[in-house]
Amino acid sequence: MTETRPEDERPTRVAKTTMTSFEIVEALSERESAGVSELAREVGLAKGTVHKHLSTLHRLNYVVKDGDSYRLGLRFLGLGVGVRKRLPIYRRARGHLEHLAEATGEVANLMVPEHGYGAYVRTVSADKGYEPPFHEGERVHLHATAGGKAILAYLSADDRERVMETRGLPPLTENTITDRSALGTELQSIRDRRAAYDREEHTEGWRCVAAPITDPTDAAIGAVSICGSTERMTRRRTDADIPGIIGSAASSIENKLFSR
Amino acid sequence: MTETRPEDERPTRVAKTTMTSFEIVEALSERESAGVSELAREVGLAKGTVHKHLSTLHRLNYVVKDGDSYRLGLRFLGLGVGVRKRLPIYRRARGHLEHLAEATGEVANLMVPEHGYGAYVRTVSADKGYEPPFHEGERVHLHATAGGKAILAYLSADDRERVMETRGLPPLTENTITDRSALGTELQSIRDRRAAYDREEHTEGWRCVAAPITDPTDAAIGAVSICGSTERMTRRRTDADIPGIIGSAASSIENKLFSR
DNA sequence: ACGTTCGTTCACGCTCCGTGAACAAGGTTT
DNA sequence: AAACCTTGTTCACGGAGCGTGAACGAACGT
Repeated sequence: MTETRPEDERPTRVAKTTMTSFEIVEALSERESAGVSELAREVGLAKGTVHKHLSTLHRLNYVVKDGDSYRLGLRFLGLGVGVRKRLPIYRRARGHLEHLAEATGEVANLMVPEHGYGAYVRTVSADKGYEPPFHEGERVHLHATAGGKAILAYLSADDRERVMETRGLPPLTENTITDRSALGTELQSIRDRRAAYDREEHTEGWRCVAAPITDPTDAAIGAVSICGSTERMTRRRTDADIPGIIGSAASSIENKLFSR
Repeated sequence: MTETRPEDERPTRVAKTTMTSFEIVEALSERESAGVSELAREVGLAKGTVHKHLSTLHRLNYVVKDGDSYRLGLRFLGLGVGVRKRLPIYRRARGHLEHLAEATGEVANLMVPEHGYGAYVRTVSADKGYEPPFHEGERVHLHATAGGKAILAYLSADDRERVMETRGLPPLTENTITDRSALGTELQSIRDRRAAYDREEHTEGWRCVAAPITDPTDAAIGAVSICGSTERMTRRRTDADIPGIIGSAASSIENKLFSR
């Protein structure tokens, strides 16, 4: 993968004001809405300062103001959807995800690596009323999901090393693989079958199967996965049926991206 | 509507650095990717300055760096989808939109007013391969779409006045209503039937029908709309069939939001 | 081999960010 | 009612840090 990573903790080659603005944005993103004082306590700045930042974000239309409380606005959705729309891998995978969700009756996802995490680009649920335990745009640790492990398995050795180093292997459930060498053998077996499994390693009661999407050098650029509740994801389906269809979807996406 | 608006052009109660950061973000959002020099020319700042902002955004993981070129990352999608997920009107309308798209075979949308524009919260297409001429999170002028006009018709008189004042009535096609008084009578007829029409006023070859979603005081909080190409949107459907089903969807959403 | 353009870095000067206090408005407690 | 919170907003001031312009090496195109 060609992505360049942020240098580790440089002193001050950054715009500090911008950092605090985004700190406030992120604090806001964790709640429905909030007032100036609450946010000031949260980020540890003077009320006046936070007020100035919020006014700025409001003026720019990134924040909505309801009387005395502030919340994030939908402009972020516009930015994010625009970003996705321009991603070649998304454009090529879109149709396949609809088909995969339909064919399996479960949830189909496209994930890409970004900044050492896995980012869900698109998730399609066969049952439109159901909401999976994650959402589009969310970032997850690569070692704890099927798609993430598929990506990790097909990264270069030092990219992989660096991800494990900087992001760590935190446990999310009691099944999460947190041991470096155990993960190493798991990744090898993923390469052997070109399929990755998540056996309740991210969320209890939740299982996934994934196939990597690679470039012509066999380096990961993403992954497609099918997820469902433990009861419905029987051995027969996860081991025989699903790997086949996601594998062919993955290679079809690769062809569209790289042929000609 | 309770939304408070940005005060008109105050001197300097804002964080200027944050404004330039977002200027850069917005310049980036208009292209697939870009380099430092190109962006510096675009926003009219020194290369060094732009580089510092990009480094900051990269460090915060909002921008991805591929070698020497920068592009927006998927974190914006995460923020945006999170914002939407918390919107009560979205949660209540979600199921209805799926149903409406299915029942009509066209595109169903939810729009809400924000900062004097209409923001598409969710769009569901019956034909999953088809992409409508707008995307989720996008903002449009209220006077030029069915959903927007439905919202405009059910705003308080001075909110409506202020929107027309600050956002104007720019022509988007040759059918766009750009005359204040013509728009006034159009809005009255919308109130008469509780349904709004877009007859290629936003995009040529594209027609919509919308119904307002109002609070108990009959003020607009959003709108549902059905859109399709001119050929398929026959008179019979737009005048008889569609208004009925979107009207009942709208009142069902209102009930879920406000009863008890 | 030259010229151009690129991204990145740095010292400096002046802008402007962050602070803390003060204010009015609205709520709650006494 | 009166005293006491807490809220959002404003402001003058001092010092941090933003923006500039120049300089650097690297990568291309000529």
